[in-house]
Amino acid sequence: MKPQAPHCQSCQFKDSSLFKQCHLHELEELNESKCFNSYKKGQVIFHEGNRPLGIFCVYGGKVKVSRMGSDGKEQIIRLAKKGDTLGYRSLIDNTKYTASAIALDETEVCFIPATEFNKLVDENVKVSTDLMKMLARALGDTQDKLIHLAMKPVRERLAEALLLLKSTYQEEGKTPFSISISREDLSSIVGTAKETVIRFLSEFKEDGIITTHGSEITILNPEKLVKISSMYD
Amino acid sequence: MKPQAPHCQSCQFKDSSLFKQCHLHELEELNESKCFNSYKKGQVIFHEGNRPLGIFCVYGGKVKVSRMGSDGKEQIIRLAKKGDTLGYRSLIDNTKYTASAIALDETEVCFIPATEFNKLVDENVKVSTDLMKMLARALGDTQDKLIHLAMKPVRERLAEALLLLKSTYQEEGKTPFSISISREDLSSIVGTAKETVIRFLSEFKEDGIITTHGSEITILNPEKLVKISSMYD
DNA sequence: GTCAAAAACTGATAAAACTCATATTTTCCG
DNA sequence: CGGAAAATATGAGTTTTATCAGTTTTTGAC
Repeated sequence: MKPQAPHCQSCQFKDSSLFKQCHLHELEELNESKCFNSYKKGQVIFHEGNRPLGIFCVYGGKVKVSRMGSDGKEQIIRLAKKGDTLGYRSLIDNTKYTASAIALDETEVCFIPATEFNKLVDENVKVSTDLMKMLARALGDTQDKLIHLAMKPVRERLAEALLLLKSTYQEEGKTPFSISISREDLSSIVGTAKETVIRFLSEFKEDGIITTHGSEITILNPEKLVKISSMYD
Repeated sequence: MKPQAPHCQSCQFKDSSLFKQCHLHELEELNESKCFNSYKKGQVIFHEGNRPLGIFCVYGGKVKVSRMGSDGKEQIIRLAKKGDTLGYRSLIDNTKYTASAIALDETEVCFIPATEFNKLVDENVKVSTDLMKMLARALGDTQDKLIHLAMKPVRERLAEALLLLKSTYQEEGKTPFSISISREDLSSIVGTAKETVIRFLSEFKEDGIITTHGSEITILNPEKLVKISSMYD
């Protein structure tokens, strides 16, 4: 069964997205201009260096936004989940994408063309205000990441990354939290080498904080992760 | 002689600041609500953890925006110069300051109260659009910093930091570029230890890329710094 | 200029993290 | 279900960077 494109007016993120303050007729127009797409694990939603043609609303799945170094090393800047908006920074700044968005799972995304997006932002002050707040929040988050990368050792950053995955992707009530993620991707979040991540994960396993089955990591004791991650805060 | 508070309508940054698209009557109002202040080297303009009460427009001098770790280590997030705007992120996001702004030099700053700032943003779409672009640019810059911190070794980041200082603070035509900056501050930009910075600076000196007299660093060969900083781009 | 404090510098050593090599397990395709 | 490919896991050795201790130079007040 193919995933169906939802109508914007009945989208489950209608009241929590960037467009939560839109009028019905705006949602109607949005719906007509949008374009629904599915991506398999590993597929590229947009690519570093390309010109943005619109924004993306994640309808389902998991997305990493990351930048590739010339040595093939990747750094993940952001993790996105259903309900999140992607690619708006480049569009507003009128620059090429500085990072790529890649599906981590089977992912569904609505594309909204730049013209429609700009029109909405121009015409509805509430949308532009929300967008501004979104940018401000994203800036704060990125500054936090920068600080932590500069000041915390790998062990603490790894604990933090696991908590980020949990807070981002845990479905309500589903405890304990489990996620399937490659050690490579995890190391690209933390900003370290794959082997280093594996070593600290082993340590966390010995301490009963997590268990793993293949690439699946289950967080048994999030409180301990909080303690580790904020050891020197 | 005390520095004089400039009138907003004749401010030298009238046409390049966030308020470049304001009407005369808006500048008039801005001028009446603003508050001019001077800060000596080391003085705090706003402090991490406090609630923002407005925004700051740098009229002259140099400012570092930085965050303090519990271990006393500092990370500099941003360098500001005359014409720059400070403290807007927290105000928009409605959060406490997550970093402090500290004068690196004798610095003059105009404070604009939140009520006045919000009024302007609400009433003038051009101001809010410019503000949005400013946020988008700041987000892009911070993402760049994050990537470089994660992927480049100290030597390259130091070269980059020196180029940042040059591009930020070089007065037109004044070559070669010189700046007085403590090794401590420089290490807080790079995200490394003071001694490590000193060692690489010594190396740069041996290679004839820079010279130093006390805390004054003169960049003799910026091209070489560019090469070093982008060694693996 | 003089002197004390602060900052820059240097060296030795230690710690953290990376790389490379290799073994083991998991995944998944036929 | 079997087997190859991919990913996880572990070990050894190296590099990078941090820390600590000490010396020299610079700075700024008197």
